[in-house]
Amino acid sequence: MMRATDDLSKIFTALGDPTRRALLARLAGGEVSVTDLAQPFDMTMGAITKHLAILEEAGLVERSRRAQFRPCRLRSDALGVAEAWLGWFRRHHETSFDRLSTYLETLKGPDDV
Amino acid sequence: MMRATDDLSKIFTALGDPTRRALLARLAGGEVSVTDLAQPFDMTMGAITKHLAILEEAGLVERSRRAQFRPCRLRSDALGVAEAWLGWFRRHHETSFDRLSTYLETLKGPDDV
DNA sequence: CTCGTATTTTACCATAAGGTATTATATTAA
DNA sequence: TTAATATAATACCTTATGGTAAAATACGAG
Repeated sequence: MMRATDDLSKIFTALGDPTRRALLARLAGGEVSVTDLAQPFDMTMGAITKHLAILEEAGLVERSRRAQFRPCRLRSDALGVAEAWLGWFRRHHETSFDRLSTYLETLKGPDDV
Repeated sequence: MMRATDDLSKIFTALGDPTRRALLARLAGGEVSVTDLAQPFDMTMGAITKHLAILEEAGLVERSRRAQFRPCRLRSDALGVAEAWLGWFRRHHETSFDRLSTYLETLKGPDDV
């Protein structure tokens, strides 16, 4: 129907699959070829390629070429975007919470509940 | 094909939609009824109900009953799980990065590269 | 050029997601 | 009891996802 999918949505959606998170974890150790990445998983190379495409589209992974290999490496800045949103949200939430506390304090004032 | 979807996947997937993030942001301000939540969006109530179901299934939202309303409120602990994963990942990554730095230091030793 | 290895592409399938519109169910109000 | 409002459930549509299997491409080595 629609798919304008913004960056943040792409990032969170990419993180929403255990295989992809495992791939990322593997990549945290440094550059890895697609075959090596695929090796621990019980699925086709095609499936891994697709997962990598989603990670790449989300900016979480980038690929270069070295001979017949296309080594993948992590791009942690996209992860930073996700963290930043969660951080912003937490602050947002805590602020609201503070506002609520303040409000409740107000209610405790002079003579009302 | 299969949907064993673990908690973390549910949480990240739930966060991977802008409408749902907007709903959460709205809920950061406190309890809101479904109708009030839906009001700013150009979509059916049915659609909002579905989004809420996904948020609830991910543990990001919980609903109570008050008269004919079913007010929604945020459950921030699920968000904490997402933050925790990202934090763990960052540490994991930085550790690897440190290992890499150490390795590069080693190479700078006595007489190589 | 040919072979082998690495990776992508292309159908294809089943299911989930994001929607709509419509119907049903609760619960308050009159 | 009836009407009105708030929400959920159902049936349905379209597109995306996670997979597979098999064919196509890319590149290095003989």
